[in-house]
Amino acid sequence: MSVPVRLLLADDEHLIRGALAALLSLEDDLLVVAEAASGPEALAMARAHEPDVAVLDLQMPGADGVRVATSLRTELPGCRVLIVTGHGRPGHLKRALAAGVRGFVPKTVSAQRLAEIIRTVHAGNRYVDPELAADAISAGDSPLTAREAEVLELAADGAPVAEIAERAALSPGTVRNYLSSAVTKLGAENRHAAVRLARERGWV
Amino acid sequence: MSVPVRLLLADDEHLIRGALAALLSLEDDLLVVAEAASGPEALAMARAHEPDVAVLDLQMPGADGVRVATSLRTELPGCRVLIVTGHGRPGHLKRALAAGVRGFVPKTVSAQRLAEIIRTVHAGNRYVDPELAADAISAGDSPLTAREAEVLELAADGAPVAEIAERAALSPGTVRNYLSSAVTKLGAENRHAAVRLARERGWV
DNA sequence: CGCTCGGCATGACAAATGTCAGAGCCGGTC
DNA sequence: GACCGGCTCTGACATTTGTCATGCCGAGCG
Repeated sequence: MSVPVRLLLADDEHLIRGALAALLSLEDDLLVVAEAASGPEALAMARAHEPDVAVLDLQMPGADGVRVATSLRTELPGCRVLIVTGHGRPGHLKRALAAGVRGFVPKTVSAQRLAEIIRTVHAGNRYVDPELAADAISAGDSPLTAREAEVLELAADGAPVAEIAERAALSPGTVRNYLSSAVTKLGAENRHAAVRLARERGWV
Repeated sequence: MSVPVRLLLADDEHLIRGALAALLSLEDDLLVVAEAASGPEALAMARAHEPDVAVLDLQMPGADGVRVATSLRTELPGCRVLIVTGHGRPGHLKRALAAGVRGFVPKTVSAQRLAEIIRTVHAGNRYVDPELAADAISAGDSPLTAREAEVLELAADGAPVAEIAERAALSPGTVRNYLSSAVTKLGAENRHAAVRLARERGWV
């Protein structure tokens, strides 16, 4: 291990990021070369420092971890991405994997464990937290079509049908049909419960 | 500073808790004597170790930081409580202060800053993050009556009126009246938007 | 004591929503 | 070419909501 693994850390919580940087620096084969507090900043830092592994929080202002990962995939193909998250929803894991992310772990792991996982990812292997993987498998795929998901998302903040229709450039009747079918597919009581369910499963 | 400040750290995210413990231990006047990953565990640890300052995450399984603080207030009056939170809602701050919490800070502060704040709190002073305080003041008090808030809370998961009525032991008509008045008071489009608003302001 | 306010309820009406049947268009697949 | 599934729309209907007027009761207050 003569050449250390160069890391980018991105998390909007300064406390966590700083603490993490300090802990990971204790490992002598790991080197934190850049830190960022938002999605765009993470991208800029990655371009500037070209790290070996990017450790990204899933929830960040600007652009979430998965979006950053997508951009990195094309801009810096050599940079492996590891996503760290507080509350992992099954759908997020799926989206992350589709975006070429190499690792996905909850924040409940210890720093020691995280260091090992970073090495695993750097070596070209993948690592997914077993519990999250189990959740993702049991939750299965989203039964929603693209439009249904889109409309459901627009319905998320409690907007009336008319507003959703306008924002989606659809007729109100169509919106109601999509919502109805989404609600049926999810087995929910009404659209709002459906939104909640889809959220929980990471389908929106 | 011959006698160090004895700390209890409680956060369900092992990564953060461990990292924090490591960083705070670097300060030679601070000593982490206990750690916990949940509300009940935090209480048990506090009883066992009687720390000078308890640093609690707001969101924890079992019982949130404010509830733990309430219990500590009576059981260990000498133990100061400092709440740390990811996304601080105005209402939470108010509830926390009412529970006798001495400090309230977002996770965006640096560890250095946190250490200073721990000393401030230990010295018997209070510390509230200026930005959160400003939010709380501008958000003001909840205009909702106890019943309105209760009904709104039951409406949170998208349940129909009939179910809310049953769970609150009220007539459906009354429930609709309360919801209606809550929606009006909050200036929302409908009950679901009202729930969202009330959530954002920490009024539920 | 009378007033006001909050809690609780009913009934009635208008508006929004959920549900269903049908129908045309497109891009795949067998 | 026939068939299927997803996307889009319309129209009609039942149900659920939001809103309002109105009433009763009890607690607190001037």
